[in-house]
Amino acid sequence: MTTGTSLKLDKSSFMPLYHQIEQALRSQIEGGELAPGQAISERELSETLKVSRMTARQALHALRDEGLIYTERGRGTFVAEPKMTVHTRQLLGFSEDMRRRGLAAASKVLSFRRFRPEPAIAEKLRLEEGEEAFEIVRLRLADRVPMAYETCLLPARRCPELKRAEVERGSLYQILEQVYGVRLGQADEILEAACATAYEAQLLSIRPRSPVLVVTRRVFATDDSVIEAVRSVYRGDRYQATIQLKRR
Amino acid sequence: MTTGTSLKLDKSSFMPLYHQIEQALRSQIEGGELAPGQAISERELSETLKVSRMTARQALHALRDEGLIYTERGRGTFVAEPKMTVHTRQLLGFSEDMRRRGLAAASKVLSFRRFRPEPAIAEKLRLEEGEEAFEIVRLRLADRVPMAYETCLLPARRCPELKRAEVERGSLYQILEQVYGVRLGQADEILEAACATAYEAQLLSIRPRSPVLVVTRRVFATDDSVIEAVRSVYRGDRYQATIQLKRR
DNA sequence: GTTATCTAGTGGTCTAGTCCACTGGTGTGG
DNA sequence: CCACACCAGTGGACTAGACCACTAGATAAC
Repeated sequence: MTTGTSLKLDKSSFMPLYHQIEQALRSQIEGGELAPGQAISERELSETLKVSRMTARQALHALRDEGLIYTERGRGTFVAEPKMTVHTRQLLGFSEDMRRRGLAAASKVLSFRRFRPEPAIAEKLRLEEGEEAFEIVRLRLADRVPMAYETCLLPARRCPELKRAEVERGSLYQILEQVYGVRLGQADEILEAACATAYEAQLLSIRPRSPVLVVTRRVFATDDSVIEAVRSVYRGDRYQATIQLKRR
Repeated sequence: MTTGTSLKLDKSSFMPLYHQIEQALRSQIEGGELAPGQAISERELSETLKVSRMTARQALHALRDEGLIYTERGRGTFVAEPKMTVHTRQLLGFSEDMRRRGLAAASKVLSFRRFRPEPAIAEKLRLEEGEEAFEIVRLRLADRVPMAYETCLLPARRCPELKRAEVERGSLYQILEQVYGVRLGQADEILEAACATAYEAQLLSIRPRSPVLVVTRRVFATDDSVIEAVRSVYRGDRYQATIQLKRR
């Protein structure tokens, strides 16, 4: 194993060591410098890089969780055969999702409003009595072709000054993070198959009753507060969701 | 925080300490003894249970990865509000998936054969020249109603004596694990929306061209070998997939 | 030639810390 | 009253091991 010899760590960097190792190994694997089946020993990595074994291990476990490597007790750690991990579903905005698929993303804001929501929505967003929310309806395009129709709800308290122009200009998640200091944590999604309504079909340029993948998502901040509830209707002929399953 | 006081560890058990802690905390959270917002400090857990902080931490991180708790640097670790984690997609057989949804699973084997597959399938299963595979076609029922139509392919080398009667009697994953010593590792899935063909619709007791959720899965062992490739067609009106997204 | 035993190397689990960045509450000074 | 400094407590990152279970290859015995 010659991994460590071409791997440089910057111990003064703000980026944690395990993260640097993880990123470097990921690059080597994706760039083909580390081939499937090749061994990456915790102990050797630790010795070569002059880090503790636990630090090396933390990096390797992150890669294992992505499916890039696999570990076998008593045998070692090895680079896995390529899989569909590049598209594995993550908490990404639409633009980034498309970028990873090699598609050019664009969006059209169909409507934007701030309003006092009905109880069901208020509960979904965990709003207090009298709190307001934003509703943003968008048509999502990829390579200039409609891809999804999306209705997004946000608690107004988390982004009180949100403007339609901002949303039209850039990624909502970036605005939340960079302008409003929101820390995105995780999200839950439900995926189901349905038939496009006439309205959805028209927007998506598909025939009425075409199959669509309906994705209902709720996004949480690192403090467990609800940041967003969104319903996306993706064209069945253009969109697939890829996920990775663990055994437990 | 009174978590540790009602939590017993068996240090002579074969089950690792961190796993025992994880399980006990999960029970307490799911049983309501630990309420949303309640704090669970690494240091206090470590002191109370007389384990190292890293051990306590490992348990807490597992729960965090499931979304049961959330951690905030400088503030602490807290029980999260309930989410849809109970149904979060995992590498489970059909029976277990249905059990978790509170449904009674059953299956009908429609066909069972051992055969020499064409190149595309051989490649998908990573078969050597001349190797054989099993093909199992099943109708999956939940509470006696059709739920999914499934075509499963397996490398014969991993379960050479597999019999139709075995598959009819029990879970394939259990057979692989308990009879053939296979260690299931992880799986990749693609989920997409489609319209049921006439044949599928008939089997599933739905109208032709009804929406179906098509799930294409490839299962890997812990040594990264392909164990199974399976295509499942789920009724769109009865089946949803729930997943959890991480930020990265 | 086959089987059993030994050994070196592996990952898994765990200990016992240390130091750093962050948070929120409290106290002090303007 | 407000702003700033301090402090105690938090999780995050990291060190430097130790011991255990498992694997595969080499060696010895039959």
